[in-house]
Amino acid sequence: MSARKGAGVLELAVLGLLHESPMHGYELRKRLNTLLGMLRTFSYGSLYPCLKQLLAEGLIIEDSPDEDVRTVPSRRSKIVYKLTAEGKEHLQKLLTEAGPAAWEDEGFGVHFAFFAHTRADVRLRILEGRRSRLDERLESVRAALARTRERVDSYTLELQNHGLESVEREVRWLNEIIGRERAQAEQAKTTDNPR
Amino acid sequence: MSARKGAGVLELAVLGLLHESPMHGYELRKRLNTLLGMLRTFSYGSLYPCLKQLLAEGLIIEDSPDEDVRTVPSRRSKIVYKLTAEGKEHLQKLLTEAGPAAWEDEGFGVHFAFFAHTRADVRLRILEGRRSRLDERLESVRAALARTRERVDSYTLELQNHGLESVEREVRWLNEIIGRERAQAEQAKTTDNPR
DNA sequence: TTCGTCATGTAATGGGTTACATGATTAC
DNA sequence: GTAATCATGTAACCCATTACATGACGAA
Repeated sequence: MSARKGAGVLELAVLGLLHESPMHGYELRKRLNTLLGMLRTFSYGSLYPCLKQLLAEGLIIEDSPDEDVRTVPSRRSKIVYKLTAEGKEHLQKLLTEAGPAAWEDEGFGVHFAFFAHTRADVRLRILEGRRSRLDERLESVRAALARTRERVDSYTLELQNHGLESVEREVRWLNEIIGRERAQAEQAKTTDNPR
Repeated sequence: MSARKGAGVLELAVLGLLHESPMHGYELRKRLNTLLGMLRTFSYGSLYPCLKQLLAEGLIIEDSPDEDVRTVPSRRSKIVYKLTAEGKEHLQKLLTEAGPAAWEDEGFGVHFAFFAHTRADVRLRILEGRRSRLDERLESVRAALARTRERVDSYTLELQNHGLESVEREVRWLNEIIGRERAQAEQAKTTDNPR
């Protein structure tokens, strides 16, 4: 029933970037790593096999690299990829799924990075999913911390606190964004239907 | 030449926890996951094989689980592990290595968690190693950001900024700790050699 | 007696990195 | 002409997760 298992994150990132503009692997990797900034990096060892697979699935194709008039013809070292129609469709489908894959640690960053191409309601559900995921974690860690209180040395405590504060900070960040999204949705509604 | 490749992080964490007190696997996993708080979790599927390996290497042994006087003898379902002499020695060695393994993303948290058992000079070198690692990353991401400026949509920008700020925050945290460590070292020196 | 949780383990799988191999293009 | 970097790819390995299988023990 379910389509494929494939390399979730990387797949989405590649399709998303190729949607913005066709590119070859080497360039793709750089854009990938700056796009995700501090979140993740990918090596060629995972990128090229992924491209190969997407190609085999017909989601991308080689785009003849723009054979400039005065360059020697039939030279080919760069392989520029672009999305096929099915690729675009598949990307849209991925960007519409607002499930755990979109808000768990591995996937959230990439999904967020392509929010500009994501429907407003889906954005909101992903943001809320992420927030409640983090809330859960905070609660369980706080509970564990309360049980262990005073039985850990100061370094361990410091580490746990720092971790806690990092997550709290992400939750505040999410709250800000969620607020903005809602305001925007509200405004869109009244614009659609004035008075 | 080199000893083993083994599961760096998990190995250190297990040895460290068992050093504090003997435990069985199930309990170990819970302690592990609260110790590392928001950093990481481990599943049984990695813990038990790790214990098996440490056992085979003679770094830990089964500790007869405290055969209480009035409990039925020769019952055994829990397997309590404790460090051997070689285990303690190996742990000390791990806690003295102030290399990349100690300050890269994967290892830093665990090393920090056991700082109470780490020599002051090693602590300082790890903290500084981590800090310069993060500085490098900040610089390269900022450079990439400057090159791409204005060519990314607001969501991507927001994500990159959040990531940047997270790392900057960790650097400030490190600076605080490094400051305290240095002050402490200074004080220890003057206490050793007053006037 | 049955249900939840404690407790131990393994096999299949997964997603990724490292190290390597290779060659084209550019700048000096 | 040679070094750096651009560019593509593969094979071996690594570390961990998932799903599963098993069973003891306490409480309802």
